[in-house]
Amino acid sequence: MQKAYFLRRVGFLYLLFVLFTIEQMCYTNYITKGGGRDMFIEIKANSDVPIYIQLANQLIEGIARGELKPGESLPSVRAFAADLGMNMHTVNKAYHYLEEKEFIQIVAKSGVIIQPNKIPKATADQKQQLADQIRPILAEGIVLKLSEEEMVDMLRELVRDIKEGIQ
Amino acid sequence: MQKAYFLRRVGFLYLLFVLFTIEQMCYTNYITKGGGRDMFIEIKANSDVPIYIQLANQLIEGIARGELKPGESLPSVRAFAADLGMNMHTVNKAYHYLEEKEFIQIVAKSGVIIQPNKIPKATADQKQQLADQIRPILAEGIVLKLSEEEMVDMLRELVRDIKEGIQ
Amino acid sequence: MQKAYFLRRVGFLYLLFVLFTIEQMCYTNYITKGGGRDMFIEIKANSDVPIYIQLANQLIEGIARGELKPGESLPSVRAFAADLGMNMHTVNKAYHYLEEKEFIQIVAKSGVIIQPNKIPKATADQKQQLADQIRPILAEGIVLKLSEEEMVDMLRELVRDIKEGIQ
Amino acid sequence: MQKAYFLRRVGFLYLLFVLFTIEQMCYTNYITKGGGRDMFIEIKANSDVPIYIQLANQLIEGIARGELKPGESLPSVRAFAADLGMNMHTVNKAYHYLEEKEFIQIVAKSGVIIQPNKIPKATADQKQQLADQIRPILAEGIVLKLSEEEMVDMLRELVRDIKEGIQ
DNA sequence: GTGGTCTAGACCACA
DNA sequence: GTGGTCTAGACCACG
Repeated sequence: MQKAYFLRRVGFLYLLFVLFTIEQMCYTNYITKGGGRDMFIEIKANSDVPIYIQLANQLIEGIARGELKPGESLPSVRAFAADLGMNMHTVNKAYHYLEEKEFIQIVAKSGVIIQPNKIPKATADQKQQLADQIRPILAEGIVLKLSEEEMVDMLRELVRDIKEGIQ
Repeated sequence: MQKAYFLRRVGFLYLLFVLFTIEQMCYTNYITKGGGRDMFIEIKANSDVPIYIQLANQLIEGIARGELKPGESLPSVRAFAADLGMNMHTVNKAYHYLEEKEFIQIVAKSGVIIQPNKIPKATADQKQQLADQIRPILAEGIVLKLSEEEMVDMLRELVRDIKEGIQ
Repeated sequence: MQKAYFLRRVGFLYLLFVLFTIEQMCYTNYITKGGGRDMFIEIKANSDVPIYIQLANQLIEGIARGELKPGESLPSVRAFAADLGMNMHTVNKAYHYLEEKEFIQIVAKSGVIIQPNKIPKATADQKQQLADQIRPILAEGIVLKLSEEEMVDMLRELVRDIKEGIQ
Repeated sequence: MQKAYFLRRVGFLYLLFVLFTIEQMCYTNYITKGGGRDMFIEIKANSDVPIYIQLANQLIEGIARGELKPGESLPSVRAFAADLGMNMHTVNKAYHYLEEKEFIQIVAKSGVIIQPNKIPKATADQKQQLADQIRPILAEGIVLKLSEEEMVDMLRELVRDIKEGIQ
C-alpha cells in the first residue's frame, strides 16, 4: 500500500516536472493566420537567444519556405503579441529588426507586410556577415571531429528542413 | 630628392592610417605565445558578440587547425589578460566556457591545458546544438537568394580558412 | 523576325518591371485636374511622412510654382479622395492643414479655393518656424561633411526644381 | 479694495500661466557633462517632434560644432535619462537612432562613444534624403514669398548658429 | 484599429 | 555600472 502510494506520488511529481519543463522550454507554441494556411511559431523561453530574435528567425523561415509570400500582411503588433502571449514591444522589436534587414515593410498606422519588392540577392557584405556567424560554429564542429562532408550533409539537411517546415 | 621625401611622407601617413584603422576595428590584436608558435587573437570591441565568446572562438579555431595541440598549456588567466589588455574575469570566463565544452582542462593553481584526452566525436546532442545555431543563418541565406550549392561552397571555404588560419 | 520578337518581349517585361516598381514605391500616382492644366500628385506609402502632409506638400509646391493660381478651385474632398484612392478624411485633413496656413480657403458647402487674397510675406514667426525645421537637417549635413557652399547649392537646385516641377 | 484684490488675483493667475507655459514649452533644460565643457540640451515637451529625435538632433549639433569630439564618451543611458528627467528607453532610442546613422558607436555593456572613425562624406543617397527633407520647407518658403536669396541667407545664418552653438 | 511614443520598473549578463 | 531585454500600461495621431 505504502509502495503504491509512493509510486502515485512519484508519478504526480514526474507529471509536475514534465509540465514545468515544457513550460520552461517552450512557453508558447501558437498559431498565427498567414494567408490561407496557419503557421506555427515556437518560442523557447529559457533560451539565451532573445525572444524577439527567435520570433524574427521563425518569420524568416516562413519567408524562406515561401509560406509567407511577398505583399502578404503580418498580424498587428498587438494581435500577434496577444496570440503569442508576449508583450507588444517584443513583437515590435522583431518587426523592426526584420525591417532593418528589408525582409518586411512597416507601413505606419496601417500594418506590416512581407517585403513586396523582390528581395535582392545577398551582397558581398551580407555574405560576409553570414560567414562570420557560421565560422565559429564550424570551428567547433571541426574540434568535435566532424568531417567537412558531415557538415555539408548537415547543411543540406537543414536547408531541406527549413524548406519543408520541419522543426 | 623632393620625390623621395614625398614617398616617405606618404608611407608614414599610410602607416598612421593603418594603425588608426586597426585600433578602431579591433581594440586588441595581440600575440600570445602558445607552445612554440605564436598565435593571433583578434577581438572586435564594437561587436555584439561578447568578448569572452570571441576569445573562446579564436582558441577553438586554434585547436581546430591543430595549432594548439592536446596537452599544450595556455597562458595563465592573469598573464593572458595582461597580454590582451582585457579584464581577468573576461579571460576566466572564456576558459570556463571552454572547460564546460571539455575543450580544455583547468587545473587549479597549476594552469590551463588543451584537453589532453582525445576529444570525442560529437554526440547527437552536440550535433543538434550546432544545427540549431546554424539553422537561422541558413534561413536568412535562403531568403537572400543564396542557393544550397552557394552555401555549401561557403561552408567548404570557411572550413579551409579555419584550417589554414586565414582570417 | 526573331529579333523583333525579342525586342517586343523585352519592352513588355520592362513595362511590367516599371509598373511593378511604381506600384511598390508610390501607391498613388494620379492626376488631378486643377484649373486648365493637369498636376501630378505622388504619394509614397512606405514613408514616415503622414499621407496628408505629403498631399499638402505637393499642393504647396503647386502653389509655389504658380501652377495653382489664387482663386482657382481645388477638387471636392470626395472627388479628390476618389481620384487619389485615399480616404476622404485624409484629403480633408490636408485641406484643413493648408487652411490653417492660410494657403487655401475652405468655403462650406461650396468648395475649396486657392487663397485669393495675396498671401502675405512670411512673418518673423513663420520664418522662425521654417528655420527650426531646417536647422536639424543642416546640422546633419554638417556632420556629413557638407560644406556651407554645397548646402547652398543644394538649396538653389531644390528651389529651381520646385519652380520647374521636377520631381 | 475690490480692485486691488482683483489685480492681485490676476497677477497670481498670470504667474501660474507663465509657470505652466514654461513647463509646457521646455520641460527640461539640463546640462550634460561633455569633456571639459558643459553642453545644454533643451527639449520641448509639447513639440510634435518626438523627444528622442529632439535629443538626437541636439547631439548631432554638438557633433557638428565639434563640441562632441570623435571618441568622446556620452553619458550612460540611465545617467543621461536621470539628468534630462526622461525615461531610459527614450535616451536609448535616441542613441540607437544615432548609431543607425553611424554618428555614434554603442559598445554593449561598456558605453557609448562619438564615432571615432572618420564620418565619411555624405553619399548621394544621404544627400538625396536631406534634400527630400528640405524640399517641402523650401516650397512653403516660396509660397510665403521668400526669395531664393533670403532663403540662402537664412541657411548661412543657421549654419553659423549651429557652429557657434547659438540656440 | 494601427503603429509610434513614452513611462515605470524589473532582471540579466557582461566587463 | 553598463547596455540588453522584457513586461505592463498609457496616450496619441493617422487612416
